[in-house]
Amino acid sequence: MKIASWNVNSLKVRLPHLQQWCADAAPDILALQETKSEDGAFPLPAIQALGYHCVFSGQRTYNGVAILAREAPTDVVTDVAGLDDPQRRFLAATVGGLRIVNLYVVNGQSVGSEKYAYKLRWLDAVTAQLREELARHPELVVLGDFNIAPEDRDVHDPEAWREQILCSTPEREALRAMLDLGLHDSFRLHNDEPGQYSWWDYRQAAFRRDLGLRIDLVLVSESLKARVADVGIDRVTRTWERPSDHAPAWVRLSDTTS
DNA sequence: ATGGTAGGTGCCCTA
Repeated sequence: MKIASWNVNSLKVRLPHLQQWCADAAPDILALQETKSEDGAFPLPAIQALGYHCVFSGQRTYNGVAILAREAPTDVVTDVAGLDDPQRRFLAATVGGLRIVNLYVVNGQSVGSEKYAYKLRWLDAVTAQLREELARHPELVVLGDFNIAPEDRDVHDPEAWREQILCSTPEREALRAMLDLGLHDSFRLHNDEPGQYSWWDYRQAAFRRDLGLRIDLVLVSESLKARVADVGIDRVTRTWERPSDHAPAWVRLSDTTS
């Protein structure tokens, strides 16, 4: 069971990349962020042609999330309780006994801005909702573009990024509060190395110089932790023509033995 | 050095 997250930065532009990566990597479940596609314009036939069921929650121009899965997703939730929020950043569904929550966390622009305050409010509300999800579904996967680098080893230049957006202490504490529900950053269960990035800015030739951050995460609940057999970030997609600025992050779960 | 590039939109906004 391979589960992946990828911020595609426009599904319309990145459809060929999605087709290629799905052929290469064969994920069973794939969470997409920044589809930038209204639901009425979602390219469902192209997704189905890849062999996936799909649920999605989108809007014009910004945001937008989707879950692709070999099995049909059920019990879909698109809204965060307690937030009257038109921004389409949250999508939960059950797939073959696993509860999947796809997050496109608010970027926050800069520390202290109004968007930053919204980011922290949004994370608070989502964490409260995840507490409920976890109570109902012990086998929980929370994945997506978190727009937070968990630790300094996830940042190419920690001093330059110190207390900057994506790295500030309040953001990291908000992520910690989410992990404290009983979730684990699956990548760090199998890889202790620094320099393992999932996002490189389009500007300043950041990818060529490997000026990246690891902000795309796959969190697994306690009851799934022992099944995490392998993890990875497929940075090769960032070398492709007209790439997303994010690479897919994935986890492979061993089969249940019952 | 407060830039740069990319996507979607429409004469800027967000990342």
